[in-house]
Amino acid sequence: MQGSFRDTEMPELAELGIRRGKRAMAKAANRRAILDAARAVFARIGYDAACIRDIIRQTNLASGTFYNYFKSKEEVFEAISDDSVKRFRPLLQGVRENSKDLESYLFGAYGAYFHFLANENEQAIKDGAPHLALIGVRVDTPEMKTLFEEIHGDLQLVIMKMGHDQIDTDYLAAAAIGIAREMGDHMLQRRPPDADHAARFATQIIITSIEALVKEGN
Amino acid sequence: MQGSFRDTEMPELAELGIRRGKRAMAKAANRRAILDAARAVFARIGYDAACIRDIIRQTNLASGTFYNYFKSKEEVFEAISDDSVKRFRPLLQGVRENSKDLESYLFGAYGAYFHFLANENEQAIKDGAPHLALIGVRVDTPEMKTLFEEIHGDLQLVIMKMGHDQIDTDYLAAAAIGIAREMGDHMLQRRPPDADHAARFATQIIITSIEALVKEGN
Amino acid sequence: MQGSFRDTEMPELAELGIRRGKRAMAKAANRRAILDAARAVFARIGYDAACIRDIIRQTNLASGTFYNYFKSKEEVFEAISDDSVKRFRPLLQGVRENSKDLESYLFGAYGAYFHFLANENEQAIKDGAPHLALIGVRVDTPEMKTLFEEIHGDLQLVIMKMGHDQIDTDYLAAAAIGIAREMGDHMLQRRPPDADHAARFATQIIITSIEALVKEGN
Amino acid sequence: MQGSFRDTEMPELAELGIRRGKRAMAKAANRRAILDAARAVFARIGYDAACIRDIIRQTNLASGTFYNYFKSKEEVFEAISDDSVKRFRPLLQGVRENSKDLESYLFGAYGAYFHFLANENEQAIKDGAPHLALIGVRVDTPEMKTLFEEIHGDLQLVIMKMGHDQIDTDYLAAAAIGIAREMGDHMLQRRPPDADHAARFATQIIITSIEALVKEGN
DNA sequence: CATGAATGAGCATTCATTCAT
DNA sequence: GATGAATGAATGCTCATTCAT
Repeated sequence: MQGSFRDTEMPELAELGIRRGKRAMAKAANRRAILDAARAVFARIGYDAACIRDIIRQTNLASGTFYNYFKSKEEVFEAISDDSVKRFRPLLQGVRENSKDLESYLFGAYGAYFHFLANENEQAIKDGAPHLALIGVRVDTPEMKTLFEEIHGDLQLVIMKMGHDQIDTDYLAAAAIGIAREMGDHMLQRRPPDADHAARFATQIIITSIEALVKEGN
Repeated sequence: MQGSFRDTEMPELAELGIRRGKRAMAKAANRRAILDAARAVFARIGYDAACIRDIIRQTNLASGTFYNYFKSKEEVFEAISDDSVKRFRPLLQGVRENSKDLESYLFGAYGAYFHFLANENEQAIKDGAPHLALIGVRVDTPEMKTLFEEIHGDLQLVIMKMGHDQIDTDYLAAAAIGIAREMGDHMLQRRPPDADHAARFATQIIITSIEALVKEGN
Repeated sequence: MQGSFRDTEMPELAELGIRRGKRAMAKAANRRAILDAARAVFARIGYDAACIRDIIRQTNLASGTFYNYFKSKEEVFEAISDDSVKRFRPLLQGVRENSKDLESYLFGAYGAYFHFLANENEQAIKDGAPHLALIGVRVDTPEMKTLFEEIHGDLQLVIMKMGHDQIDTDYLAAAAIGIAREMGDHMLQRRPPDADHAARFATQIIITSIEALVKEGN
Repeated sequence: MQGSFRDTEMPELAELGIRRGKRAMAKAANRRAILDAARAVFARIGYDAACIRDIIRQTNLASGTFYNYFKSKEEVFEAISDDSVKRFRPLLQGVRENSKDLESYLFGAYGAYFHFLANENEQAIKDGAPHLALIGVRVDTPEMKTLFEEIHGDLQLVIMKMGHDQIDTDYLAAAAIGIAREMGDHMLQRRPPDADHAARFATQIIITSIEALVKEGN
């Protein structure tokens, strides 16, 4: 059962110095309760199998209350997804700014992703939830797509700067992302998830591939 | 409208020398009709949005008839998927038997996969069906998983034979498969899909990566 | 509780020499049950207050069954209304053909209408249903509108034949129909309803009005 | 957006010499805002389709506030209707007092009604609102019924004074009112509405009818 | 007295599934 | 074995109403 305002007065918020009326607090708590419930439900039975009632059932709220916060299952999903992307994008931005070369960019980006993935799914992993794949940054939301395009752009830029404009960067980016996705799944199965190792592994693949592709003139 | 026994007596089957009673033929034709309809519906509106009624509507059969052949939407889906896997596996087997080295195996396997993918989705591509991803070998059926394990096993075997037992073959296989999946999606967007180019590209990545990983001792 | 196939095998139909399978009979009986239930519900609580559930509750059928016959409340309503209009229109046609002059047409038409109204609402009157007005020919369906236009046309034609083209036939038809509507309501309150008297009364009004209007040049 | 106390302090009221506290003014303004909003909503989407939320949405007020003024949709509707009747009744009273004979009474009453109808629906007509019929005096509220009875009484009185007690005054009143209703609808469709012409037309019908009915002994 | 979030009953509608024909 | 109408559980969603603030 996800917490809602009914469960908790959330005094911590006040303690944190965040001042708002009870009303506003309740709203925030309820929204959070729905989001958490949705996340849990999606992780347990999958996005498609889940229905709105599954989500509110997981909550102390009434069915109608759902619609005070979201218009549809899609919308909660997007909220979760956006949330993930919103938190991930700055990480990627940091990586971008702090990388001197392709390798440090790749390692930074893969590392950020794998760590993020591990953290994001920590609870779900503990619960043995079988639908990890749907949670967090791993799905095809519009937001997600732009994130992918961002990475694609980064790769393209770096590679062109290196003067290797003959490389099929679209396929290369696809490969890089496919590696992240599939390896991410496998990493989440490991105890504990070895994000750094995975990042080094994936980076290695892309780096050496580029070198080879350059020589071959792909 | 997918053909059913009502539409056609399928004399071709008889002509092909396959002898069965009319009853048996009708059964086979109806099963096929349902499978074809399901494939079309899934491609058009997606697996999750599709309902059994959508499938039978696409058919000349009555709703009750569906249950003489499949118990659920899942089951049809598995049948389609199995079908794909059943047709793909021999190709992979052929590749396995005819490869002398890792490179030829990889190129063969990737090539087989990308070509298969292109053929499999040929009709759907023509129809502009937006849910290609769900068709054929691209989803996580149990059958699919065993296929992946098969590939994983192949890779592991070959790499161990090469004496590189220090490589994290699980991640390597994951990477190889991730590349196939993601590049497959992108390839299907190209007109025409360049399966051979994609195969060469993907093969290149894995081959050079292994060499590098060996040196690094991953 | 309106009869459905569950209640009755409707042997009468067979006795009437109408031969059909049980299935077809059930369909017909169910459709009738829904229509009857709807008519009763509309008469009792009014069209707008009524919901589909009210209708099926009045029936032995399951909720989903409603949708095998009608898509919406509107559709049942139209079916009822069309039914009334379909049965009334021939009466009007008969009147039209058998009238030698305006007076006989008006008396015939009003008489047909008032008698029809009384018969149509006989059951509802007995039940003391307060929403008679919604039943039968008294509401603004498309079908109803065309019926009114038919009457309007008749009046216009007759009046023009009489050479009184200076009369505002639109207002005259409106008046004639308003009289029918309002007097109809009042007639239904009388025990017994005096359709013939009402028809004579209404006819009188229109006839003398026309004469006066002609003189005045309206 | 209908004005509410939030929008305007309505200084005009004060200027008009009507003295009340701010509180009372706010109440009056809010009540008015709800009534205006309701009128607009009913005219736009019809009484039955409208829900309370539609009304308050049209307002700057909060949903709960509605219940400080009205208990239900029905109650607002009655308030609107009563309002119309309250404004119409004095007109009718004036007509009654100033009529010397039946004809002047009828012409006065019809004229008052048709003009009132046109004015009442002026805004709605401009807005192209499709549900004119529901606004103003045209519906069956209790208040409405008493108004009709008033008219019925007037007619009866006048006719009895004329010594024609053999006329079925109930039917005659019904006819007179039916004419008003139906012609009113048609008049509202005309551009511009010709209230005087309509009144003359309707009066003519009733006057001549009475003469004829007297002769016939109805 | 205004506010607006929470409530939960209630509705329309869909759909997998059954079963008499 | 095919049929397709009946079923009723389940779902998304709306909305009148309440009540703490």
